[in-house]
Amino acid sequence: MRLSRSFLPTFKENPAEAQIVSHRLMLRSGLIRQTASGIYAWLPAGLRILRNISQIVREEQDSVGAQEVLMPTLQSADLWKRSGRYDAYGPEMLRIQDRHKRDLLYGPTNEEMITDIFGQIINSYKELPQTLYHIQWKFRDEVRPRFGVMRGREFLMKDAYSFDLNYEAAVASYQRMMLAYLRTFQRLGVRAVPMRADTGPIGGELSHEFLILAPTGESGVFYDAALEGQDWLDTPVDVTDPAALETFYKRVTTPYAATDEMHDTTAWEAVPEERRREGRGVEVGHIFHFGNKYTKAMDVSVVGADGERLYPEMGSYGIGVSRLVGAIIEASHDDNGIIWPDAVAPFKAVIINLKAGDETCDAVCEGIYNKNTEDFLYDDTSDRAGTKFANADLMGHPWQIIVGPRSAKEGRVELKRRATGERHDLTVDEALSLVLAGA
RNA sequence: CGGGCAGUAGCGCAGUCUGGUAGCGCAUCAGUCUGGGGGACUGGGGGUCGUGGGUUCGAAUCCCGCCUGCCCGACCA
Repeated sequence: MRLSRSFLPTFKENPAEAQIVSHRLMLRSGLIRQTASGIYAWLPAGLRILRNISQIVREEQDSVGAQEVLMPTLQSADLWKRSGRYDAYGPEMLRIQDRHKRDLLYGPTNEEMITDIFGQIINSYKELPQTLYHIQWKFRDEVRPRFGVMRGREFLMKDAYSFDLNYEAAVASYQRMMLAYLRTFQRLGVRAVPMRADTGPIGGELSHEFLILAPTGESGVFYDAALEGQDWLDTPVDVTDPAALETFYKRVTTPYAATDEMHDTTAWEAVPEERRREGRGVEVGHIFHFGNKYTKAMDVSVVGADGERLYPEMGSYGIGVSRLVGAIIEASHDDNGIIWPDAVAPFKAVIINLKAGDETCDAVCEGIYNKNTEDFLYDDTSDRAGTKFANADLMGHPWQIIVGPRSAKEGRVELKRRATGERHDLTVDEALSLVLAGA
């Protein structure tokens, strides 16, 4: 993308409406525009980030056997009356009527709908297990939206739903999803720690929240440093083998980790002092086993081996995709702007032409740009160097390929890594191979 | 939903108390000089002052209603 032709409005000053750093940076770097309280339009660069995150989420869901569907945003109230949640949900649910005065709602979640669809299609125990997911916009009419996309009313979420024949199989589904989540967050370039969460009225132990560590997080977190630095992408787990899953699960859940809500002082003090980590975190994922609550309420069953009716055991698994954009920024920025992890950055690199109009600079820049017009942002504007640097830092591109008139004559460029500030004087080819290699 | 604050140019703000031709900085447009960390100078364009009503010779300014947004709290992925 050529910056001179882009729809990428950046600002030097902070909009007054934004208080927290991620909200400010998202507005200033031209990712979003607010259109109503808690509702945002995503501009081109913001949309790229959303897509990058979605794609990683998708790949990791697929890799543990979940299948993608796409359910609608609008749902019939009848569905929710069947589960009893239409009355129970309260004013956070946005209720709508169509022209025939039929009650509809903008979905805040999809347990009812997926259970209904599942029930229409699956009849036999032989067809289990099934895990389905979709990435779709949701709406919760929060009393007080704030913090930009971190606490919006409309938000993009991945939600998955597992259906199993019995509790043991449901546990395996839950554990598979935990692995997928650890891999997803690792690929996104952030540390998200799973923490035991409150299971509410259903009880049981199978509920975990995933929190990204960031000083501005809404929850206090306590965890054992043993959870740091584990490479889940490099940890092979046979997701079809319950024993292997159980071993993996023990490894993740044995070290202490809890939010302030679930904090257990006694257990905490059993953690060796040098391994105790305290901080704040933003919840970006939640996995939950809830048994046959919905299959029973909605009378969705399958036929078992002996011809009896069985109510499948369900779990649901959410990742706040749009919230992650804000959360990643909270965890990864400095005074100059955003520092995008490579995997989510809207552009792999920005090419900074320090003297647009200079024959050599233009030629070198064009040469680089043409190698990858899709993933490079080319700053071909006639702004001054300082403006371009400030803008590049603000937008947080992982790499800056700086092309100045002196070095361009020798076919050399300067390559700056946003995260570290390191700069290297390299040939065009050397710079390109570093940038295109990824990190 | 309780408490507080604010709507004036794309963004940040002054002007409102004490009514009298709507301003500043950034951005933008034209030009000159500049040219490696948001540069300088000259000239220009851009505003139903959130909205409806009222008071007044005259309202951004005073009065009343409404809408929208922000902050703190309770709530929440």
